[in-house]
Amino acid sequence: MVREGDTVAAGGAARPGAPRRRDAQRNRARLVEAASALFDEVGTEAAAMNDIARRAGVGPGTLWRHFPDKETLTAEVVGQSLDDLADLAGELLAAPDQPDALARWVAALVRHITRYRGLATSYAQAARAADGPLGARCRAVERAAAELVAHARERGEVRADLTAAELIQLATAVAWAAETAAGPTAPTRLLDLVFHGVRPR
Amino acid sequence: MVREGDTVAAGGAARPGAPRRRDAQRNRARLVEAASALFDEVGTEAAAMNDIARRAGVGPGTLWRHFPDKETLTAEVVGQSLDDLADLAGELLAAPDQPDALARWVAALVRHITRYRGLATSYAQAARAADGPLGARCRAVERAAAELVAHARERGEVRADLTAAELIQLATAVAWAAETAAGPTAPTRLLDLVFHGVRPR
DNA sequence: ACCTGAACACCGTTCAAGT
DNA sequence: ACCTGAACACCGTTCAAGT
Repeated sequence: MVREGDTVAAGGAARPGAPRRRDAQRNRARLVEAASALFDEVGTEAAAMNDIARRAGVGPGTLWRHFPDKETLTAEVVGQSLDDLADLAGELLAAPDQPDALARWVAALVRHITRYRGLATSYAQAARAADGPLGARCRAVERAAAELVAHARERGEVRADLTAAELIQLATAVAWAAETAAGPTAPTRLLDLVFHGVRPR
Repeated sequence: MVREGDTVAAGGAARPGAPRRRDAQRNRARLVEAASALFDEVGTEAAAMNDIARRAGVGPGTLWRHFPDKETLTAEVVGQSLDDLADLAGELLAAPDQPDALARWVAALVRHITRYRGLATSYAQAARAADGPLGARCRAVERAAAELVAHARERGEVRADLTAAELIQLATAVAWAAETAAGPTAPTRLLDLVFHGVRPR
C-alpha cells in the first residue's frame, strides 16, 4: 500500500518534481478514500467515476490516470480485505484440528462480498476476464479456498467431488442473493442451506 | 397476448381511428419482437431502449408510450414463459406420485432464468419492488413454488424449515452464478449441490 | 389518437491546455 | 510530471410538433 509521503524522502526535497509527487500521492489516497465512501453509500456499480473524482476534489482526468479503469480502483479499495481473507485461510490451516474451518472461512468470504453492494457482480465480472487486477486477486483467494477444500475433503467434511471454484461460485451467488433479496433473508441462512442441502438429512 | 389485427374487426373498418390502432398494434408486436431479439443477443441489461426502438423501426417515443419502463417491456417478453412455469407446477401437482416434482420444477425455473442474460438481476430487482408488472408475475410464480414446497415437505423430500422464497432465491442465485461464471460450470451442477448440500451425506 | 425525432440529463472516457 | 476541466459518445427519458 502506498502511503502519503513515501517517495518524498526517496526523491529528495530539493528536486523540483518532489512536491508534485507528494500532491499525486495525496490525490491517490483521497481518491481511494472517496471511492470507499461512495461504495458504502450507493454500492460499487452506482458509484459514478465523476462523482468519486468530485468528492476527492480532483478532476476526472486525475482519477483516470491514477486508476485506468473502475476495476483497478475497486481492487485498490478491497485489496486489504482480500489479503485478510487469504491470511485467515492460512491461520485456519495452521491451527490444528479446527472443526469446520472451511465453513467458517466461507462465511467470512460472504461477509466480505456483502461489504459493498455490487461487489458480487464486480467479482463475477473480474473472474470472467481473469487478467484484470481484480481477477488476479480473485485467483489468490481461489488458491486459499482450494487448500481449505482439500483439507476439508481429507476430514470428510465435504463431498469428494466438490471443487473450490464451485464453492466460491456458490458463496458469491449467496452474497448476491442476500444483497438483492426482497425479504430479510440473511446470507447465513442461505449459506446453511447450501452446506446442508435443501433435502432432509 | 395481443395479436396483429385483433381490434381491427372490433373497431370497425369504417371508423377513422381504426388504421391508427392497427399501426399501434403492429408497432407493439414489432417492439416486443425487437426486444426479444436484442435480449437474445446482448442480454436484458445491455439492450438499450433506443436500440430496441430503432430495430423495431419506430421512434423512442413510441416505445416509451407502449411500455412506460423497461420492466414492463421485459414482463411482456417473458410473460408467456412465466405462465408456462405456473402451468408446469399445476401439472406436476395434478399427476399423482411424481417423484421429485419440486426438483424438476426448480430445474425448469433455472432454465427459464438463464434464457436471457441479465434476467436473474431483472427478477431480483422486480422482487425487491414488488409492485411493478414483473414483480406481480414473480409473486404468481412464488405461489406455485409454495404449493410444490408444501407437497414436497409432506413427502419428506425437503427440510421442514425450507420456504418457497428461500428456494427461489437460491434458484435465482444459481442462475445468476451460471450466467456470470468464469468456467463452464453448468447450472444443473450448482443446483445439485444446493439440493444435496456440499457436505457428504 | 398515435407517431416522430429532436432535445435534455447523465455517465464513462479522453485530451488539449495549463502549471 | 502532474493536474484541470472542457468535450465527446452514449443511453435513458421527455416532449413539442406533426399526421
